[in-house]
Amino acid sequence: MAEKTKLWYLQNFNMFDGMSPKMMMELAENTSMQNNSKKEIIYFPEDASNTIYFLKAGKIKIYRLSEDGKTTTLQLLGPGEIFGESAILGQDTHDNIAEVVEDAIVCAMDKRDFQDLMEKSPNLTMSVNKFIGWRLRKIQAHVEDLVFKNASQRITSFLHRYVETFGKKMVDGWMVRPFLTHQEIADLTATARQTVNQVLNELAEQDVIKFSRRFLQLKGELDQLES
Amino acid sequence: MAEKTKLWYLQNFNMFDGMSPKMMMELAENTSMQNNSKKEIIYFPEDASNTIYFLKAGKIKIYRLSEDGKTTTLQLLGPGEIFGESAILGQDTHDNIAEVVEDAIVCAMDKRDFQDLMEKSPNLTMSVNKFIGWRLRKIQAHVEDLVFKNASQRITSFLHRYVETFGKKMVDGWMVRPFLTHQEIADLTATARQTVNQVLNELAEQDVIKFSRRFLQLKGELDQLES
DNA sequence: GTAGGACTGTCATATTGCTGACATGTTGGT
DNA sequence: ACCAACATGTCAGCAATATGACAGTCCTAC
Repeated sequence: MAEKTKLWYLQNFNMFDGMSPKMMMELAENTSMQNNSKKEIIYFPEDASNTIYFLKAGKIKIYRLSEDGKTTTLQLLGPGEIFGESAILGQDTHDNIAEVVEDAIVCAMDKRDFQDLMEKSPNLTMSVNKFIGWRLRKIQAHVEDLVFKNASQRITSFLHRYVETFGKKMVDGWMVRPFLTHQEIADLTATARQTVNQVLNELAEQDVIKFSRRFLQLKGELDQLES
Repeated sequence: MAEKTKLWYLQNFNMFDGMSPKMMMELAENTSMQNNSKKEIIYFPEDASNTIYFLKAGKIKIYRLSEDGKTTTLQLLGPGEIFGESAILGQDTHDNIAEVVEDAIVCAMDKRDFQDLMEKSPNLTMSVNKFIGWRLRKIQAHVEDLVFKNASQRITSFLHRYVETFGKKMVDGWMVRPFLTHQEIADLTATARQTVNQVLNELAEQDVIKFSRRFLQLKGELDQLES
């Protein structure tokens, strides 16, 4: 792929705000681009973490399996997000599974190259710190939700975040497409598939949302999904 | 306090391994030392996070309160741990409460000073990254526990970690002192006080542990507390 | 050394939400 | 256009664990 195109892609990442054009070129040179389609696994636990990934398009989920086959999804990532960060946090293997949820374009970079870049640019280092801080905050909030909220509150507040992150504002509410399967939502909220189904249908009955496999529509303001 | 003494204290932190003596002196100069006794609060949510803390002695818990007065403890920290790290992760307020569990000696450092130091020492920056990565891993494991394990497994595996972190190996097992209250364990494991009581007594009946308010004794190997 | 507060022990009861089972609906590949 | 695989909808029953109540015990600050 032409360096110019890569450059253009990379400019979508906040993390690289304020970096010199020269640095950006260097970044682009060291980046390889890949397309991954739905259900592809990008890494497994125990895989060597030599690479850091930038998600340009699509959605990726970061999740774990229990010994008896249950699943819990730690994060659902969209365009502009970074993953595989354990590579630059001093771990040599991954702990989680990274799987493509919606066909994705991913930029991959060797961790050494990225670390070299960080040494040259304190700016970048600070951005990385901020990014990690933000991750840490998000996962702490996740813990808080798990402990303090009940199943339907967790589902509702997940929908809130989902719409906020991935939705488009319309004249009379919000629209997200495509939607997720009930099982995917269950894995994200530590609930059972059947519970998700029930809560979703209740919300539809109360005329707060409308949904199908293809879309989720929120009628009115985001704070209707407050819990 | 004499700079020498501070220096000596600071050398207990892994994070500063490999730093030049000159750098260490600079670190010591910018650090202030404080004693905090049980139940003192070091910071609240919304407090400005201008300071990063190094825990030299004692125990600190990092926790959150829900609106209806429930508590969940995110971390229990002992000597050698860092807290208030949101200061250097680009946040200007804290999200959690930091409270002294056992009388503590804390080194405090202005975040600017620490950031200056980081800019001068790529070594330190890497250590910080590692430390944050480790935090991230610990909290992900916490989420996994919450989702996959039941109450008594969570309590048992907490005891495992507690003994491992804070205990002393004896001829025929492990000893930790002092112990925690049942409520504190409940807050750490997202369970009810009564459940902790029950599990603890069951383990004592099975002769795996022995405990009182003053100590926890594990009879035999750590993996007896596997779940 | 005592009183008040904090912590522990034990029970009975309530409830949330998971499990399994099964029918119905939807989709995409050949 | 069909069929297999996947996803949704619904329900009854059950298990885990929280809650509330209260008695007994220990601790510590006067």
